[in-house]
Amino acid sequence: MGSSNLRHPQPVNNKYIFALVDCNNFYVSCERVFAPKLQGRPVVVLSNNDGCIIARSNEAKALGIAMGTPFFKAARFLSRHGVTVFSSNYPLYGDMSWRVMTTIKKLEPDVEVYSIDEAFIRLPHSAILDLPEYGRRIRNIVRQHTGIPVSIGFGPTKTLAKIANRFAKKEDKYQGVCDLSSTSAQPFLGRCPVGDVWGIGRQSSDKLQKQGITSALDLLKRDDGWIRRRLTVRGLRTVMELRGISCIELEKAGPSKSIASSKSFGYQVKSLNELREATATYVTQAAVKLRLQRSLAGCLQIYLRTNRFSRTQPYYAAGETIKLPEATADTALLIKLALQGLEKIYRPGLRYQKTGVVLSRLSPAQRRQLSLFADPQKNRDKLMSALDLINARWGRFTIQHGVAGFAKPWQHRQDRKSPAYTTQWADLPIVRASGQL
DNA sequence: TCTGGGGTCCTAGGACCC
DNA sequence: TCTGGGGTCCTAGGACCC
Repeated sequence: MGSSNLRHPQPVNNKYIFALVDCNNFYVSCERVFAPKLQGRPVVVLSNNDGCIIARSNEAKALGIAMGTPFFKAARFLSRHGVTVFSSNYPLYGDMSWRVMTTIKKLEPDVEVYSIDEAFIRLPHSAILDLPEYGRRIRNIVRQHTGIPVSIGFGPTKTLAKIANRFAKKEDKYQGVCDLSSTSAQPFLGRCPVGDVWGIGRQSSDKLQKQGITSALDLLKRDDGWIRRRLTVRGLRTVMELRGISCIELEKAGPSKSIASSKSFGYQVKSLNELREATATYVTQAAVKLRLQRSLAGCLQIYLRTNRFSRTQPYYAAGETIKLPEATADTALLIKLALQGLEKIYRPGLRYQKTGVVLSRLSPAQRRQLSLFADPQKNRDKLMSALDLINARWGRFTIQHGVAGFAKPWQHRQDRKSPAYTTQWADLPIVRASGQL
């Protein structure tokens, strides 16, 4: 009884208004900053291995191109309609994101960077008289400083700010800013499909549709017990938020709780040796991130899978979880354990599509728990620092463990990648004066 | 031929203990 | 022949997010 009460969502407070700042078609917008002639033209950006379409300009959306469409299925359609296609360029998007977030943080103190292209802002209630005007101001400043267009939604809760943002983006009359904090949100919720609500995904949406719940407004009207039973506490939290009761606080970023690294191969890999190279490569990448956030890993998972869409061979997926005797950030040690795990789950004769590693049970590096018989770690720490320094300066595989391979033929190529305009000197864009100025 | 990658949180159920 | 019940901890898997 007591504990179930504790798990009931608790309203945080209603002293604040939340704003959600969301970059429009973010990856496409990043590409357009450096290719202005693509303004007003259809553009898409592909996922990591040129696999799926993960970002679309408005013009591409208007052509009916769906999010997540496999590229190979859409390639002909895209070229027929003159759609410009980019491989994803994460150094560029990461840097542009940093610029947008820095600009927002200069304007407001309470900012949560929620994802690469979204930030929540928390504003004291009634601190600002004209929210839409304030939203337009933020919009103009971000645009001017970074070249990225954003939309802004205001609401008394994060969930309502999300919905406000959805309208700001979808309906031209709002011109990128929509405020649900001072008016009744109900008419908007009636026009918002339940599956578009933040926290209601595919599964829940299907379940709710079958119960006749199609809009956010329908959901809001159901009683707490009914929702709790079907959607768990998280669903109930969402519904409270729709009702204007804030249950999800602003969160300042801390170190992450797990770090993953994985990628699909460029071709179907059969040999254990290539899998070992890939595994060692991904462990190396994860360990760099681990040290960057000054954490140690207490647990390592390695997994392996064949192509789940294959019609010629059965699907095989397996993983191995390894608890480390003592938390570590030592690449060599992590590689050694990962390769032991890999050999356990490797089955000869199969063609593999993907492998990956996850580091978890992370703890701060300053509070290292030494085991009684451990060797002194100091030299290993220094070695890792030197490694990171060299690779940061000269490129991420300048020095690496031999087992990670050198040619890495199994890696996927990305054929349509734009230059790293803002993070590599060699890729810096060149501007020429035209004389007509 | 070709279908992404990196995260978080919650729950059910098993293991274990008394 | 009889074979409890309740609490806690941990983990795998599911659902969701971008």
